[in-house]
Amino acid sequence: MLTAKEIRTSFIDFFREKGHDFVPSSPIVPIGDNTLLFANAGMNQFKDIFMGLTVPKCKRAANSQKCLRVSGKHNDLEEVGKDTYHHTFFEMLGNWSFGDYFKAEAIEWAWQLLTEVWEIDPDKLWATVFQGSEKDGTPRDTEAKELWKKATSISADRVLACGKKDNFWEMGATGPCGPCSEIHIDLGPENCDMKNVAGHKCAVNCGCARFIELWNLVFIQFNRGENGTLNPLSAKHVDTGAGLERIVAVLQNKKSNYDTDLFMPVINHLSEMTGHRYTSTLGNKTDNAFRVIADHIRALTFAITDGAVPSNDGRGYVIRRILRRACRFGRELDMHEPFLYKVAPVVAEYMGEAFGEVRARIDYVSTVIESEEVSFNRTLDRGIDIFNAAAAKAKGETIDAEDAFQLYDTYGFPFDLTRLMAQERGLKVDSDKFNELMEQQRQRARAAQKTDSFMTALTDVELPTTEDLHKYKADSCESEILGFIDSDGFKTEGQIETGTETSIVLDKTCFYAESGGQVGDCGTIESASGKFIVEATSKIANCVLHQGKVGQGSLSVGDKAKAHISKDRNSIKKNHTATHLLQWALQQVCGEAIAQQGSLVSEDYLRFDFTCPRALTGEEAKKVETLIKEKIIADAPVTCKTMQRVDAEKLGAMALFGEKYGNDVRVVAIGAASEKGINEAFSKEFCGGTHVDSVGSIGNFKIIKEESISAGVRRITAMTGSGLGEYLEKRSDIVDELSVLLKVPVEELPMRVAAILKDNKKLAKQLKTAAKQSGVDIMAEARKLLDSCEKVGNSSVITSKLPATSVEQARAAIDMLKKKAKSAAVVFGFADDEGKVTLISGVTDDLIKKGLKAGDLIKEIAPIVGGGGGGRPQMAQAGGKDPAKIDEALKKAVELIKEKLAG
RNA sequence: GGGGACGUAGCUCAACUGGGAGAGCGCCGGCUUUGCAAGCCGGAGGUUGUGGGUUCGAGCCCCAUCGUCUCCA
Repeated sequence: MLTAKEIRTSFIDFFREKGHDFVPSSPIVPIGDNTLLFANAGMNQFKDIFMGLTVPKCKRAANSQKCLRVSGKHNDLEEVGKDTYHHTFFEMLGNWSFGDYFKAEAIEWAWQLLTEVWEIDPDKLWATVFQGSEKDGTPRDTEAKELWKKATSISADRVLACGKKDNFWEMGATGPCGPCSEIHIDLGPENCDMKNVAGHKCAVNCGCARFIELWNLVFIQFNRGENGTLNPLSAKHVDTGAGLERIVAVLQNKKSNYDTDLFMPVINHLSEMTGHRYTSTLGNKTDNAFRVIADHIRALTFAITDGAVPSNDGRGYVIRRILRRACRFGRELDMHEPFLYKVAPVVAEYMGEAFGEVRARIDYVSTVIESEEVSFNRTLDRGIDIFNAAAAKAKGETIDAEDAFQLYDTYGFPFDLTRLMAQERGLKVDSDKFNELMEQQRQRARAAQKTDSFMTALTDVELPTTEDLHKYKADSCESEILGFIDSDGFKTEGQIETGTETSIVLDKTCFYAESGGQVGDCGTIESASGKFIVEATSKIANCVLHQGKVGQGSLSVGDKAKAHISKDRNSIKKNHTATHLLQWALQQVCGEAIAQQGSLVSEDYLRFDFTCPRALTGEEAKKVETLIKEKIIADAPVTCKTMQRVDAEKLGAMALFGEKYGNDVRVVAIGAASEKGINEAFSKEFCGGTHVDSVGSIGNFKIIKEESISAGVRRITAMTGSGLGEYLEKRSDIVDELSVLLKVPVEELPMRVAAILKDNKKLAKQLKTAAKQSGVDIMAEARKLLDSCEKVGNSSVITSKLPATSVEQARAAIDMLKKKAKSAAVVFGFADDEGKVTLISGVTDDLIKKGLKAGDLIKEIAPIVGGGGGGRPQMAQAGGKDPAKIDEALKKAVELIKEKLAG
């Protein structure tokens, strides 16, 4: 029996023999493509080619692409576990032709591989071709139909014509598209899982498990325009995809993908860990949990390896959801403590041979998973508390949909858990209302979505390649304007006037387009007739876009122009080289395990994100700085060399995952005086950025900030050169200022400030106690008042204007009087030096019952002193501005009290 | 990108309609006990995330900002 590994290899080898280059799978996290959350098809990394934006480096390619289908059009998350074949993470085997071979070879080779190499019984296979659509004028694919008959041994009655849903592929509403031809396999009647469905008849695309799609061959031959018309593409392409998991299940003769060696190592490990057995049965709760966890842990291991991190939006949120779903199903296997992080290494072990990156980063991946598991357990605990409150409110009937929704929406408590827990208590949950609320939430989010038509306007437009090597050598260069790009697309003729915002395309440029963390350049493009201000520079395929607006005059296509960048390029160079030094130094201090997670290089500062389970200690940070400064003083030379990727890898040059690298890569080496000595360089990185010639010119280096940006990832912000000089100077000025203010030498500042803080605390305390002590007078005064006060029945009515005191003191006096008099109504008024009046009142509980409330009282009399107030029945206070009227207010208070007590 | 919630002592959280910053755990000291676990008494610990505003008065209301949690896309 072939192992999954052998099957993967035999696919790639087969197409290698047919003249294909093996192009390794692109990372599952597409960097630099915001239209796509995760790689979800083999063709993702070739999109620019199919859109005609770039010229391919090879004519034929093949690989096994890591894919994740968890969002957007292809969302299988909720399906996983219920059947034998839905997955979030899977591998897509594919072969591609870029304007080279077309339908004939694609069909012939697919058939050959399936029936001859993998020896699948041809009598089990079926093929489909596109039947055409009258509605939108798409022709039927007679060509493919004929080719099936001609190039393969398939019998004619097994070639079916199918509709648009299954057999026509489109990237979007507009853009490249074309008919597909699919190959399905009949696994035999015993595999039908819809026998109980009335009227079900097993057939291709019928939806039952007896017929499954093995391979989809897409023939990209049209471009759909804005008005829906189809135009033949100048270069036709082939894009095929075959799910590895299904192929393996078929070739290993398993009924379920989960029974293959792509999942069983994980399932066996889980079984050992939890003590539960996997019986490969559908509709079984325990088995379902096994499948969900086995699927999800593969997805998590690969996604996190490729740079995704659990978070609360975008990609990170998808990862979080997968992880939490796995945790949640872990509870079905009685796993209540974090456990997934222990399963990830199993995945890394058996998948590591084909995908070395998962093995290399597994420690980091485990750390990230564990901390997320811990935080989810916290979320669940909190959710259970809130659920209990909602359940109590339900009073034995139905839990409010609003409560259930809030539990889910705000506190992340899974709805199915709410339902389950409600059931256990004999409660119902209003699911319909819940779904309604959910839909409203979706609508809100969709309505807020913005569309970006920039890319669709460029479909099937071959943008020119900009020669941009000048960026490494010069600040300016002579060039020619080739065209402009705006929302209408690429224009190769015309003129732009003052104030127009657009992107200029030049034949050659010295501008650096944003890439590899380094910001794009700013500057000017000047022709004889006008001046264009470049505000940002980016790159699509190999074309550099100078974005900005016309500052004065006008510019025309064909004009000779001088491109000139603003002079802060030097600072960018220093910061970029320093970033490389930082990575090197971090590895010296913290070990090889630290890996780059992202970076930003601008003229003002540099930022470097890297994997590290804990914060750097002060000493480690100092050590890193020292190492870098030593290299700066030694003035190590920097050499950049373009070489074959394989050679660079042999050198041990570090590559940042997620960057697109072609066959030729540029290596930046620090510590090598010339290309010959590149081996001796202490830092070697794949990098297309701009760098200083020797590190001495960096001048100085300092870490400004060290922080955590997510679990297991730290961020260092640092400065160099003159920017750092200014930064330090500013700080130094502040220190000088403090020194003058506090009248101590700079060296003594920390001690002095510490002493002041200590003093301040002491004084605050003294003030408090002093107030208490001076308050003795107030207390004595109050006691005297008790003896001489008016009585209404057994109740004392005490009102008085007090000498200046604090609210706290007056309150203490009132408390004392209330206790002593047993039944009393007290109102005090006093003013401070600034003429601010305070009225404060207290009433004992027995009088409150009679309707006399301190709050009401104070509200009535506060306006007399020009203020307002209120409070509780027991105690209330008010402020005012007119000290002269305190007596009047108190007199009024007495009247009110008597009135109430009499009535 | 859009929505919801939260931010108070070292930790977990209270504080009603805007009116007295508190509890439990932990920490320190003392007592009790053969010892431990514990118990009793006392104590320290706060710029209520930050900055504005409204108000006589803001932990609470309003605005901004930072951070955390969470849902949707």
